[in-house]
Amino acid sequence: MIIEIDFNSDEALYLQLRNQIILGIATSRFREGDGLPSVRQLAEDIGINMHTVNKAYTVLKQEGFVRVDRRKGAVIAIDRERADTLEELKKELRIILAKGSCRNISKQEVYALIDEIYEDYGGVN
Amino acid sequence: MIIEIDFNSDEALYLQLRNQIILGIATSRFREGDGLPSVRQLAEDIGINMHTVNKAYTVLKQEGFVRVDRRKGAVIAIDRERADTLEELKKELRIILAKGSCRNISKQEVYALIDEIYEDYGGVN
DNA sequence: GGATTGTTATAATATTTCTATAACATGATG
DNA sequence: CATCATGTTATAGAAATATTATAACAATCC
Repeated sequence: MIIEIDFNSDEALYLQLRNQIILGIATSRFREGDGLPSVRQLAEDIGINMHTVNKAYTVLKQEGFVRVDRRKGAVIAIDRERADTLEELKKELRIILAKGSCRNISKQEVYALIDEIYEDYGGVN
Repeated sequence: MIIEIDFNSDEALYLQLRNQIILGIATSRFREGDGLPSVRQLAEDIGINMHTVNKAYTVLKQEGFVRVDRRKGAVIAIDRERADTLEELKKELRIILAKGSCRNISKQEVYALIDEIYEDYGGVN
């Protein structure tokens, strides 16, 4: 389990955890059906509280990235048919691209970034 | 001043404020040299505390979007030569694109979003 | 001089985040 | 059946962050 937590970051631990796992799914380090470590196990590995991990898993469940069943724990299960995905993505892009645009980041530079990032996502999409 | 604050959002008020202003700059509703409302004025308009607005302005100053001088208040002044802009942008893109990628958003769909967004940014970049 | 500006200080409250224990029902394992 | 590990839930507290409330200050504009 390669999960990096930055205790000096201003980002909440449970969000860092969530993000790492989503990144892990996108980069195929986690695949549909894979089981995540138990909340207690992962908490111990990282050195944080069980509930913090649980919160991350709960968010991932609500966002449709994992299914959690008794005994098996959290299992990667991606809900690929989300209605608001595109609109949500656009909303998030709008603000972070605004920052770039103010600093003269061109559309082509953004394209290049997208390409680099999607390469890590392996697929040919 | 067209600033929309969502009091039901889970996003901090001062961050919503910051984002709206950055968006305003990107979409040319605010231009280099324009003055922002005084902290007291804007606070009253929105119905929040002066310090919350002040915090937003302080963040904008630190991020290089405004200059603040005595008496004039906050003035749009964009530092376009930021070293870490691209790397920072990539880091932010990585996670939100991961979310999209997991839900089968193709690179072409992302391109299309970028195009739509950059159109609002007016320029030909 | 008076009004308005950002700035600073101090404090109180509310919310969020993280931790700490503990108990529970469930299901796998032996 | 007994044991053990699982997520879940409850409760509580600590710590950090966000928001509000007053108040005062120096600078600057009119």
